Amino acid sequence: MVAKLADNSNSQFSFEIKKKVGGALGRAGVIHTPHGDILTPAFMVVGTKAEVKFMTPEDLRSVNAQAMLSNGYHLRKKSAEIAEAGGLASYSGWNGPTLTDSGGFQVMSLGSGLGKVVSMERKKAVTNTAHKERLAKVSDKGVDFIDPFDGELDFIGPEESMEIQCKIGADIHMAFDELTSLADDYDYNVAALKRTEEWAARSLSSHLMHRDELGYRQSLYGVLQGGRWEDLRRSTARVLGKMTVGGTAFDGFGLGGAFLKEDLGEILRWCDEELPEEKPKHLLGLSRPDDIFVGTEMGADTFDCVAPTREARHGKIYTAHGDINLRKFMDSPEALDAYCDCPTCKAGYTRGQLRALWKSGDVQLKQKYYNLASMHNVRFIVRLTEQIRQSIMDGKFYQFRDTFLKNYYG
RNA sequence: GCUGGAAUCGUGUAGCGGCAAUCACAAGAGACUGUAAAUCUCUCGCCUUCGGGCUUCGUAGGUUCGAGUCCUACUUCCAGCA
Repeated sequence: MVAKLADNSNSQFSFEIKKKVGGALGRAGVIHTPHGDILTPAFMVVGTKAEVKFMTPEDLRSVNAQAMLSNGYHLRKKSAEIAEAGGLASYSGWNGPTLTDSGGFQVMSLGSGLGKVVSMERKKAVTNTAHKERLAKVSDKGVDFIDPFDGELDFIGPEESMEIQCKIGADIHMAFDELTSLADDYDYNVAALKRTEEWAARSLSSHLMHRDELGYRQSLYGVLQGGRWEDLRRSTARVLGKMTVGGTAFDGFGLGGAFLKEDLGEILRWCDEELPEEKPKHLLGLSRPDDIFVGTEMGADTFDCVAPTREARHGKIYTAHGDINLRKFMDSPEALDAYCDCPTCKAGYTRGQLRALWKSGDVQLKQKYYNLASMHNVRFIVRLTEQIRQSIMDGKFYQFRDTFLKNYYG
């Protein structure tokens, strides 16, 4: 049985715009959710399986994280258990605002397996693992998945995704979508987009049936795809922006896709010029500082990304003057980042000490490194969004952006 | 002193007649963006116009078309016996 919580009808989802960036689509605002407010722009940490790797809920609070994103596909087998615990916020111990992805990303990552963002200099697709066969196969009905860990077969369509997400019970859900890869051409994107729009309508109506099951109102974002083509991006923004089922529209929008880095700003502008201004928008899966600035300028309110934690585990440490690879700092007495206010830096860890922990053969020391490095990188990106918000409130977005990017990218 | 065994990239190793020579670690370079990712790719004797060239497996000889690989001597180390 699903545990029923007290009625929280007074803690509905809503979004307020507090201040706009002059001459652009960007804004600072507040998203109110049943589990708390999110001051935007905001970075949501990624805890795919209901926990951020090597960070406790206390760690998340200590770096001032505001929200956590988890994944419907990866949590699908635990959804009943999570519902039983009262939903993702209490199940995870985070007890704050949460968002779940639909599994749409896995249509690509387990399907074509190509990289998400590629720069002009490096158009070659990026894969980390050799893919011998596709683990996700798409049809108009939905997607057949082969679980990469246990090989089990699963079918997930929009209805299944909504049922799963509503059991998991995050504050915000994503409509089930198909993320195409950069290798897919225009014709394929036309077909995939038609499917994603049909899935959006099916998501919306299925969501209506389940969204109150845990005792608080769960929200749904429609997800925009359309690759790098202006006609597709603008038309899908108009379609999803106006889409209603039984008088209910999407509560916000997810901006999705795989991008050439150079095209990102323009694509987001096409989308945001067509979408209703008063709804919040989430830029899916990006968190490099330049991407956050572009996203904010073009109207994105929230972001999520695995990069801060994954790159931390891989030895990359973010600093105001660019990222460093810890490999190069054996015995270095330097601070990670001179003026950082994260728990790791405040505790006085040096680059050399962190490198030693990272390279240690002792599993516990290694895990200590993952924790310390993850906290640092997540704090770096969270702090960036806090500073961007402040700069918007102060009317100094562009000055702050230029100064930050000059320091960061040199 | 005698009897066995061993000497190969920074380290530990594979190799038992076709070898610039295995694997691991260390080291170096790169990647990572809604997490199949505490992961992946590349380099790792010297030189290179990236075709290749050169010198290598304790030392010195020898057998062989061809030798880390077989033989002889020497050197060093380890084990056992004295």
